[in-house]
Parts: sequence; structure tokens; C-alpha cells
Amino acid sequence: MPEQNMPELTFCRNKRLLTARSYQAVFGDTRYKVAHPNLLLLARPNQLSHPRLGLVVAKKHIRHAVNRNRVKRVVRDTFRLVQHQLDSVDVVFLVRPGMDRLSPKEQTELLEKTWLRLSRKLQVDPSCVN
RNA sequence: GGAGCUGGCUGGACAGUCGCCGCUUCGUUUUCUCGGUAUUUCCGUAGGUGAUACUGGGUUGCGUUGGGGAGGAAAGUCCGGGCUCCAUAGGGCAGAGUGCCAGGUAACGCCUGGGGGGCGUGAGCCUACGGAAAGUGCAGCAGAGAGUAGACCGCCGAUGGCUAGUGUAUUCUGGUACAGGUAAGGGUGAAAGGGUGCGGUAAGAGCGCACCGCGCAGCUGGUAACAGUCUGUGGCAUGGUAAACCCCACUCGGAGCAAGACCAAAUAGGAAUCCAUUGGCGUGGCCCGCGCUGGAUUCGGGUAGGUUGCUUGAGGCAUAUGGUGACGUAUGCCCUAGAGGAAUGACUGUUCACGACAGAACCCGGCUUACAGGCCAGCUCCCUUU
RNA sequence: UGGGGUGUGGCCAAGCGGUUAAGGCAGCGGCUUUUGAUGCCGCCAUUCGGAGGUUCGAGUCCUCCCACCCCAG
Repeated sequence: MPEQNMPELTFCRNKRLLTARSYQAVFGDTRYKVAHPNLLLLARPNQLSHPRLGLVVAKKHIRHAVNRNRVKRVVRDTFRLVQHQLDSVDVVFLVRPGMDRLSPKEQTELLEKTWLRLSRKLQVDPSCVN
């Protein structure tokens, strides 16, 4: 949990990918990639001063709307908490089957690890394709 | 105490941290914009125009105050409406739906009450439940026969034929099973054209009679469906299937908020008025009808994107009242999600019965399906005690 | 969110309410052949996505569920 001199931890609309074009840009020019059986992250540097997040949660992979919504909420919440450790990148999160079978706590832990892996990749390898 | 039936309610609680979306209070001048006052620039008759300062409002951003924020099924999309556009949804055909009766309702395939039928000891539950005497069709295999019945085994053979017996034989008594008569019994099948008994007969048969069942007409009760220890009448006529076509009665125009309306980069296939009414296009399958398209004149139109539609409604709650009830009426009070890649979450702690099914997307009324449990009310059956 | 469609062996599929549910590919067994290919014969569906209902009888008709696919910015 974050503590002293709290940085801004909001998550408003300018920190999301809003148009189909933004998503296509990330899919077409993926520089970073973090994979796990239950999820996949794609990322690409942007020209802004902050990271942005986009979600792809397909009905095919997670059947019930309740579980889809919860996965999206957890992803957003964890992204919100680690956003200052990431550089200016556009990130697209894709689910894979089985994510809904994890408990909320397991999902949170998994995502915290995943964001850590992404930030490490961004620092080690700031420009190259994975 | 146990087992069960019916109806209704509820769908973890509390605290903290970080966040999301509307509304709201105050502030900041962050963006854009409209106005007022003062000074002043230019053209100067009136007046117009620009700049600076002060000030008021709207809008947007940021901060801040307060308050709100998924369901009983939000689901499946199976019905019915509202709303919007197409004509104001109109006429006919075709098509679809509903189907005991009455009522409720905006409407319904829903609900309530009643009737018939079925199940249960009972409280209760289930019920596509109009018409097969308008017509057409279907019923494999088996079986004699499957819908104007039929004759395999069987029974009979009165009557007629053939034949025997006596003295004679159309007349009496047999034999035969040739014609024929039967539907009691057997057998087939899901289904075989009222049932039981008595009479009757050659054997039989509603052929006759009694009872039961059924049909028709009347009477009585009921708004009606329907009912009846009712009256008369018919020997029985009318097998099944309409979730086969169909008939009868009633209902239904089509699309859907990605409907539609407004502001509007780009691009030019345009809009209004008058004339013309043949062809083409547009709505739903078709026809009628209706609206566009064509020519002339005059100048403006609307994809990306944004705004709106968007939540106050056949709304809830309480009381009174009418009704068996669904529900209606009156009065008072309340406002209770409104996003736009899509808001309610995550984490920590405490607690208990350790938390099911599951997430609003224009809005309502139903139905159906999923569901850990918990609570309340009424009723039934069994056992025990007094 | 709304609109529409499909479901029959492992795969592709036909199927007026009526015997034991066509056919092709694949698979398995056999025959033919020295072996293989080809050809021929045989086997392979306790049930037509599931559950109820109508009917004497349902893959087919009706109702409700389940799964999958397509269309509309």
C-alpha cells in the first residue's frame, strides 16, 4: 500500500484508451509483451506524460458479466496504484480463459506481479521488441 | 413434536484506507463566451467600431462541502404495451397468434374468481379444456375387417339345395356344410361401431324389456361456462386424430433507442415553390392507397465527431374505502442509478448462521429459468400429553 | 443491446409422423495380391443438443431450457 507524500492515484478518462484507433496502434506496433496463462499485456510508448490502459475482456473467455466486471475493476485498480512506476506507454490488457476462476485476492496478487514484470522490462529494454 | 401445503418478506453486518459515476455547496479565474459601466482609438450628423480597467452571468477544468449509486431475478428474450419514425396506420388478400366461462388491466399467451376433467387421506395441486352430425386427409406392421364395417377359427344351417330313413315325401325325422345367416366366444391390434342382466332365436343381434351410460328437446338454478334423485323423447344415431389441413369466434400494419431529433469538419449524388401523374424507387409478403423521384424557378444541404433521446413513471409508500378476489377510487407524503469500452470495487480488521444465483444500458407489465440460506402468517395430516 | 440462424456416428451430411435412421470420408476386421495401392464384403448411432407434452407411434409437431454461429456502430 502506498504511504507518505501520496502521489496522485486517480484513474480518469485521459488515462484510458478510448478509441479503436488507439487499440490498433498498440496491436500493430507491440514493443513489450508480458504473458501468463490467464492474461496477456501488450504495450507501446506514447507521446504523453502518463501511461494509458485499455481492456479487452471477451465474453468468450469469461462467461458471466459479474466476473467480467470484477476482472476489469481489479485490473484498473492495480494499474491505478502502480501507474507512477510505469513510463509513458499505452498498455492493452487481454484476458485468457480461467481468469474468472481465481479469487479476487489471487487476481490482485497476480496483477501486482504482472505490473512489476512490465515495469522491469520497460527499464531494462527501453525500445526494443521483445 | 413430526411430516406437509399455500402466500409473503429478506438476499451478510460494522469500521478504516485508496479509487469510480451523476447531483450539490463554496472557492479559484483554468478555457471559451455573452452582457453592463467608466476611460479612450478611428469614421463622424445620428450612430457604429476597437482597446484597457472594473463588474455580472453561462460554460469547462481543478480543488472543496454534503448526499446518492444494480436485482429478485438486472438473466433468457418467450409474450404484451408505452415511446419514436414510416401516412394520421386506412381498405382487401395472404400470414401469424389466442382458444371452457366471467371479470381485472394500458395490454397480454398474464392475473383473479368460477365450471368441467385428473391426482392426493387432506390442506391443496395439475389441466393447449372450442368444433370430428361443414368438408378433405391420416392410421406402418398385424388382422377377416381400420370407418357407407367385416367373417379367419367358431356358432347355426330355421329357409333353400343335395342326400338318407320309412309304404308315399313340398309337409315328419335325421345327415351334409353347398347357398346362406350370425357377431355370443376365440384371435389381431393403440383402437373392432354402448355396458350388465333377462327374454327371445336355428344360432344370434337394441330384435324386445329393465337398470346404467349417451344424444336431442324442454323446465329449473346460474350473467355465463355448466349443473340437476327433474320431465319428455330417440334404440343408440355420434370411434381416434384439429400441438394434420381446416371451420368458428376474437386479436394483430411494419420496424426498432444502433428508433428518432438537433449542432455540425469533409464531400457534392441536394432543399423549397410551381407544373407533370406515365415509368422507377420507398415502407410489410401482395394489391389499392400514400410518400419520393422527373422539368422550370429560387438558393443552400449533412457523413466523421458531438449533443440529445435518458429517466417523474400504467412510479412507490401510508391511510380510508368499494369488491369473494385480481384490482379500482380518494387523500396525504416521497423522488429512489443514469453510464457511454461502460460507474458500486479492491485491500485490511472485527463478527456471525461463513454468504447462493448473479451486473441496469429507452422504460414498464407478465411468463420462464437459476438460487446458500434465514424470517413471518394461515392451513392440513399423524403421534403424544392433559 | 437488438435482430436472425444452426444442432443427426470422429468429420461432412440426407431424412412425407410409420418397420431395424440413407449416403460419403475416416477407422476397424476380412477377401483378392508376393507386399502395397485399387476393388469387394462386413462392422461402427440403446437414439438424432437436453427435458417435458400431443399422438397408438416423434429425428420430424408443440413448449421450455442448453450450446454454438452470423448480422447491425
